Amino acid sequence: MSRNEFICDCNIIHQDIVDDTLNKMPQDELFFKLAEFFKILGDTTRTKILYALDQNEMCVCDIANVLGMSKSSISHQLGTLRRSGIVKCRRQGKEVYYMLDDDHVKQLFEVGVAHIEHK
Amino acid sequence: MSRNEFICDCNIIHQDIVDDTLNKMPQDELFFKLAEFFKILGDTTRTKILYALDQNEMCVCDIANVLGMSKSSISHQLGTLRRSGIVKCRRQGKEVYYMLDDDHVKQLFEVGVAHIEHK
DNA sequence: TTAATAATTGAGTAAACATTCAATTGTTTC
DNA sequence: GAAACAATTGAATGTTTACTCAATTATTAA
Repeated sequence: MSRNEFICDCNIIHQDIVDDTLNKMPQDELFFKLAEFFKILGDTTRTKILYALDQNEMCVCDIANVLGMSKSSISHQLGTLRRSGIVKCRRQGKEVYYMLDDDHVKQLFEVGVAHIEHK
Repeated sequence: MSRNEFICDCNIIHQDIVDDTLNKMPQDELFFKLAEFFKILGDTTRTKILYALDQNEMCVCDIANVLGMSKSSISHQLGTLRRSGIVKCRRQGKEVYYMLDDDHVKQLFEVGVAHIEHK
């Protein structure tokens, strides 16, 4: 009994296409990482933070004021962005300054905007 | 009393930077749409579906077999992808064939993979 | 070393969402 | 028209997650 009969409540309709596609699929791990990366960009607050940091390096308080949100929620989000290697920071006295740490974010934004505008 | 005092539990540290950044920020709607688009890509099942459809146009059952998932969950996800204009479909007899409907997805995947590999 | 302030962190809460299950729709063929 | 089958849909469920609030850490200055 093939794997497919367990999974799908129908006969395979195009075994050749299914096999060909399966052969071309990368490992699960790649999809997992890819989705995780896009998930990070898939939040309004984080897109705003990233866009803002693309304009100016800023401390947490500055960012909170730009977005009109609490310092705490911004800090939580910056932690998420830092952990995924999209922003980095440096401490200077009492303040911590954040900046982009990923060349790809700008490109992704541009393609994303192109998608939005061409629909 | 300025807007900022309501929002942030600290004095603004760099009013000039905050103002400059605020001037450069696009409207909220853009960030909302951008985040919504990335959110669609931010799910392992959907990234797999999109990658698979980039290899071959397929019916729901084929996709379910490629991913090893139920027809129902795939159909739900295809609905999501269709509603956001990323895939389109055509019915042929009892089957419905899905295909990509967005030139940008491929580009985004490439940039995303580049991000993953260069970290 | 104490007060002040920027930032982080953890727990709690409400909202969003992916999948399952069951029922229904749409199409073909007998 | 009835049976068979691909696909869709809606409700229910469990998980994820963004933000709030309160407490804590880190740094500076008095």
